[in-house]
Amino acid sequence: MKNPLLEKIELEMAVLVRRVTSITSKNKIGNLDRSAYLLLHQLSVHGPLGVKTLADNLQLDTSTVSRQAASLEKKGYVYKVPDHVDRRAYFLQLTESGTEDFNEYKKARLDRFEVLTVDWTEEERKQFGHLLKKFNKAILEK
Amino acid sequence: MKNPLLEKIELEMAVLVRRVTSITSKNKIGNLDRSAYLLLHQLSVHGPLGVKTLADNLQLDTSTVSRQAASLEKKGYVYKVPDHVDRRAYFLQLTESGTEDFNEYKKARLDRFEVLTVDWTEEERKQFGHLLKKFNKAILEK
DNA sequence: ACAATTTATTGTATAATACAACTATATAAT
DNA sequence: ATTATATAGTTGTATTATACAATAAATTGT
Repeated sequence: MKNPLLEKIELEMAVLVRRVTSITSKNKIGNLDRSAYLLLHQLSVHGPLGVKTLADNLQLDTSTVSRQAASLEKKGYVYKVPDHVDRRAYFLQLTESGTEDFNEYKKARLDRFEVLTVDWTEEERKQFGHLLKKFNKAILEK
Repeated sequence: MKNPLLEKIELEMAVLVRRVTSITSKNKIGNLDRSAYLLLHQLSVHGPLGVKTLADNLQLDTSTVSRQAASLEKKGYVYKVPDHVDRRAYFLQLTESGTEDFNEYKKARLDRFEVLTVDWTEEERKQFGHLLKKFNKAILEK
């Protein structure tokens, strides 16, 4: 083992992704699945965005996001607002029911995280959030 | 925001899973994709295991693991060792070439993690590994 | 004005997954 | 001991998330 700290991160990351994927792919609260949730998350955090920007942020193909968006539109969770500056594009805007169901799903996730970290110190929670963010930033930049 | 620390973990976790999934689904080193890697990881860590145990550990359906195992067997990465105690079952044993390609893939992953955390302190790496492990344990138990 | 680029959609293919039905074996109950 | 129930693994079928390629419409650069 050349670098045990890295080995540990690598192993636990592999496990984490498997487990979290497994949880969230089963968890369909209301009409929302994980990928729909992530898309709505983006809109919720950044406000109305186009397919292209979403695809970049989520690191998905535009075609994938386009379909996800169509699906969410059909469910009445988002609607398209034309971009008057660029008439090819539009923005996806959360509807009220989209916001509602998104919040419900988010609440369920938060409750879950609450349970998972119930015996953690505040300092540990803080560190974990901090390091996750730092790691995510690194992935995007490097 | 009721608990900003939890909100942060929740958000960053969502982002993390999306990004890591995106990286690892593109990364096909040799003949290994992410799920095959995770299966071999199990064998590498715990030694020969049956389909059922693997499915439990990976939180997948046995049918899914059965197909993954068949695919790995076809590639010559694992072979089946009959379980003489329970004649329905067998163990999946890593072959030499399986071990080799697994190590190569792992090396590539480690290099990636190395780059991602190059500007981290050793203490941060240590904490990150520690907290990931703790979180994974919680998922399994709670 | 024309060529090159960009946003979004749609057609098509693939891969990972779950669920259900099945076979063969093992364990429990009577 | 016989019978019923449970378990390990496989295979058929369906779904879902995804990517890539081709296309239409609009924009930008020269």
